[in-house]
Amino acid sequence: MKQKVTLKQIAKELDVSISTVSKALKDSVEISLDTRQKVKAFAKLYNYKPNNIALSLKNRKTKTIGVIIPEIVHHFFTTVIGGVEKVANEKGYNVIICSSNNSFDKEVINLEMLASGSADGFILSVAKETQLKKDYHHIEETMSQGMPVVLFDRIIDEVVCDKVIIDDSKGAQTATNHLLSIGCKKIAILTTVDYISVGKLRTNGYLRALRAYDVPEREDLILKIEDIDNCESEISDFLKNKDIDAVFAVNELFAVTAVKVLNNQGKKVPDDIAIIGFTDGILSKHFIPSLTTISQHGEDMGVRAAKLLIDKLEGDEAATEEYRTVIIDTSLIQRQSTKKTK
Amino acid sequence: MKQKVTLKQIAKELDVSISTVSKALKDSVEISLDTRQKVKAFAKLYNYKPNNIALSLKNRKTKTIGVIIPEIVHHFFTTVIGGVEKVANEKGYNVIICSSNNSFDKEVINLEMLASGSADGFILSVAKETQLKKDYHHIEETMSQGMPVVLFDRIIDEVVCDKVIIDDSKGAQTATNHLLSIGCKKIAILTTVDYISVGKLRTNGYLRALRAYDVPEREDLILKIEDIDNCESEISDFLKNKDIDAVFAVNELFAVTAVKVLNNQGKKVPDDIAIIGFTDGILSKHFIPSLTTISQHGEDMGVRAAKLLIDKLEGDEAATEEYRTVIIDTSLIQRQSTKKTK
DNA sequence: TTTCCACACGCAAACGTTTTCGTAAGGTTT
DNA sequence: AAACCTTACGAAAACGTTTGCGTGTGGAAA
Repeated sequence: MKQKVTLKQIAKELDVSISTVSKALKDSVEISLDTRQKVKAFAKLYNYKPNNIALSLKNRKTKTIGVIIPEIVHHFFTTVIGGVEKVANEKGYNVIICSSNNSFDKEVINLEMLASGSADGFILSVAKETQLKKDYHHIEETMSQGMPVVLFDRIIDEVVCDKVIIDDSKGAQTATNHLLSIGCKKIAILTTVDYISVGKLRTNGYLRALRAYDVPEREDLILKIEDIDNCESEISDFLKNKDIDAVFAVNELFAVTAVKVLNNQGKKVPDDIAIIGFTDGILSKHFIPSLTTISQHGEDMGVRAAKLLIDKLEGDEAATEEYRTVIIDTSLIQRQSTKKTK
Repeated sequence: MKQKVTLKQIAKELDVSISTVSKALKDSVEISLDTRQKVKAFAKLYNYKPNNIALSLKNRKTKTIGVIIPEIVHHFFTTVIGGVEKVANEKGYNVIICSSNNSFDKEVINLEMLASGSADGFILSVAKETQLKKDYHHIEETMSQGMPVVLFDRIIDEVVCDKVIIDDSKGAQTATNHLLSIGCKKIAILTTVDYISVGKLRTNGYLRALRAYDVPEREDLILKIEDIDNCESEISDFLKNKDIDAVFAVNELFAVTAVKVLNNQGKKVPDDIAIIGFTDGILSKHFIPSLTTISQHGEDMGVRAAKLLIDKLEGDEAATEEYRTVIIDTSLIQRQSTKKTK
């Protein structure tokens, strides 16, 4: 089991100095053609690869982007990562992904760990717990040490940095408008508790749309779900015998669960009740009926976030000082769950 | 924007040597209590964190595990990662995730990049292209340089290393047996082309099960799909007017597509035709009807793979020499798509 | 023959740590 | 007063690179 070969070893074998080897491999004119070829042949033979760690230490940059997301088993976040990777690879950056598992502590640990040498900058969507706790010291500390941070999706208003978001409120409004436009009047919403920033924004969009259409908002048509994993019974109770003609669900899970529950209660989607979701994931696409939804364009978000970050990292001083917020357009994807039937 | 503080800076400020600072922070008895406290206070104040890069260089280990998977937007792989992270974090390892996007070249690049200093060992599931190309030099090279590799799920028989797999063939047999046991006789299979190792194994399991039940195998009931993204028309043509009472799909997508196609053709699942899938992902769980399937226990796979790798990394010489293959049990998850109706 | 200039290469510092070893100062023994 | 031992700290090497600068050798010009 041969070890990784270093410049020093090559130098010793060839009886030249380390610097000669280094320069030869870089085709420096300082070194004779003869030596250059000899060194390069030897390096190829032994499969020499410069040690990134040493390079990072020397250059004081890692050419690595750290991505921290709340959940790794989550379609939307992985699409964002896809976008980040695309841009990063183009620009010669590596991507490290860590999951906070929605835990504040793990978010802090991961960030500090990556910040202490492993990455040059960060793209991050904050954990649920962090949003609840409103403790952002780790993020601000990271930034104050000169490492740029780009927040996406679940962002924090109080932290001043680059951000990539969708207009959740507008997206929700679009969704609700769509329901209204096909003739629905009694629209229920399945949403999250308010401390989840995107949930709250989507609720607001729903309310705005209603107001714009002069539809009275009714508290009894709003369900704020805390325990996402056990939402079925909650949704079932909520929907039972309710006089409604449409449901807006702020995520895929709520949407498919609603369909399931309604089926069990003898209602047909979309004939009896229209359903619209949020996030264009696998479920929405393949479900029967396929679900009309609001696409967040996750990959685009990743692309934009990565670009913002790399701009900062390689930035001339001009770009370094200002912070930008990119708003990605959402779009309505019409599918079967909101067929116009009235 | 203050920069990251180093030992050298602390030393200068406090007018002591670098080694004194280092020792003081480690509570070495060599240093007077007085100095120790002074140094620690100062370090806390300036939020000193040792630079991981420097540590990695010095210790010649990174305490990082590299994970390379074919697709990041894929439920099964992300569950495996979940398992890896669990173990890794317990043992003080960081996890770096890279996606090969099923491209051989990107797999090579990622592996070489991580191998040149960023990770101590690897957990990897090979890209489709790699399986097709049968070029494993990058993996063997990595291992020959002393970095352990654990292969999982999409493994390579020819490469000698630790492996974590499920018994795909047995799982498929279980699935097929289940269909047979509820009275199905004419069972079609939707599978992949043979160069995908797991696809081939599952096809074999299906055939074995048929033979064990003395059911004649029929070529016209086997569909090997190459282009996964456009499988719907292919499946539709294949299933049209076919006299069958069950379908075994080797992945979730094929399974839900089959249900969809059958619905369109006026057949009901499970009443007219039973369907069983493979992989217990979001789709299977939430689909209507919910899909009976074979669970691969992805998280377990990740856990086992991580343990194998860490054993090798921290191993006494004994463990270092032998290679183990862990086979994770699959289990049948019965849901609505194979309700016993006959 | 002396002076000069390419040429081809080596030295050493630097990145931030840890750790082994050396050593000055001061106190305690004889 | 000489010898010795603690105590408390510093110097330096090492990990693997890159790079500016110094330098020895040889040949060409004067």
